[in-house]
Amino acid sequence: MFSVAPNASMFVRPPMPTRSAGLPDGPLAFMGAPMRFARNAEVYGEDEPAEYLYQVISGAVRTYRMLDDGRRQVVAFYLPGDIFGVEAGDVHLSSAEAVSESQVLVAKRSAVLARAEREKQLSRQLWDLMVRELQRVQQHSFVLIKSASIELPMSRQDIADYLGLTIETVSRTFTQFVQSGLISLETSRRIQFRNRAALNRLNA
Amino acid sequence: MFSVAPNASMFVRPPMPTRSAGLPDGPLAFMGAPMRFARNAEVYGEDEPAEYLYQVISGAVRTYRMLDDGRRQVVAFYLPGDIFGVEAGDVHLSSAEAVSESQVLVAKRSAVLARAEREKQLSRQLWDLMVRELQRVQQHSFVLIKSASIELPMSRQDIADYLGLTIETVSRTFTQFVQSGLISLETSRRIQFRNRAALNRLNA
DNA sequence: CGCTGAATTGACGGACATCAAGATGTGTGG
DNA sequence: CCACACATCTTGATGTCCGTCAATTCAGCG
Repeated sequence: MFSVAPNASMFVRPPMPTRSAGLPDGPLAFMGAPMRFARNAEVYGEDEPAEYLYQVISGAVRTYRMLDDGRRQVVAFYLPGDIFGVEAGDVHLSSAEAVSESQVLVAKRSAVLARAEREKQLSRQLWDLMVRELQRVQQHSFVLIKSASIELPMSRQDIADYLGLTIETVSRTFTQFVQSGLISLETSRRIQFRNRAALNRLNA
Repeated sequence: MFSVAPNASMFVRPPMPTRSAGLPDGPLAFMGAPMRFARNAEVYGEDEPAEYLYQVISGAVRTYRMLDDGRRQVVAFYLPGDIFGVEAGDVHLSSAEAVSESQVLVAKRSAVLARAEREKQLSRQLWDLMVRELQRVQQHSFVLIKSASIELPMSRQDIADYLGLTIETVSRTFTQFVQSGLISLETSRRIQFRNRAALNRLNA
């Protein structure tokens, strides 16, 4: 697992600070409508016109592309607070699906961009968003959270497609981690960190 | 080589149409000064403040990051006409070096962004640039050119670090291609395509 | 319960890394 | 122009990680 993707790990960003109502802050605030998506429901599809920007309120979203050989490449996971859909030109080059039951704020792209032309600050926020998206895709990794126990929203298959490995290899790696005392698994999705330092040394 | 990076190939974009003076078109036109860089010279370094935007006039540039385990990850190659440096926030998260003797147009980022605030068209161009950069990084691949013979500016080591393989594997793959009649090598850097259709079928 | 999808585990083969030795190319100084 | 030094590239032998195929086990749910 590490010789192929030695700097990719399977961790989660800290939860986003939310405003009172539960709606997240940021460039899309007040500009869109919240929508619900069931597990595995499509948010948008490859080759569809890119008319909206999206922000995860609750749950998790994955973007992915199908490779020529039929494999699925998961490009990124988005967690509450994260904005996605910026990566698109006129049409989406990837598809987006809810990993688990999710709530997503949907804002018209044209409206956001139009307002950005009037408001310098919003324009700057969008640019920063783009930069961060680029860096996220480049690094292809998550940031570690502080808590000792996390619940993964994604399946082994999602993780495998994200790392470009098979579900079996991912599973075996988890097993190894358990055996070497680095983590323990309450359920297959619920991870307890036992030795954070050693895990980080396997380069995050 | 294909099971690890089945959709990455080592090809080159078509040369950019240039204006009379040899200076390239685009959002950076007339906004910067041309500079020369020797082979392997650093254009900018990781962690340096990102004060400039760059456009390749001649030669080739690579961006890369050093991984925690000491390996080098080549993020992208840039050829004449390509603009790079947009991927940066306040500081560069990657380094850039000339692959071969290169001429690069260097423009102050602040000046470009300031002008973009006044000129809607330029702003739009920069946004598109960002989108394309994102998609390029995501796909991590080159576009095939039409000519039957090309000169690679980058070494086997560069290619290996781009694909995440070793120099030996890259070399062996070239050898296999030659033996199966897909290409022939005048020199190690000069490639002749013999069977374009078959090469494309190995999914580009 | 039993059904179904998800996850784990095992056996095996193949692709790629590592280590090592040569071959080829390229630049530099005599 | 040649000779030497050094970098780049190629080739071989061997081990290991990961993918494939297959069989169980586990977890959630009607």
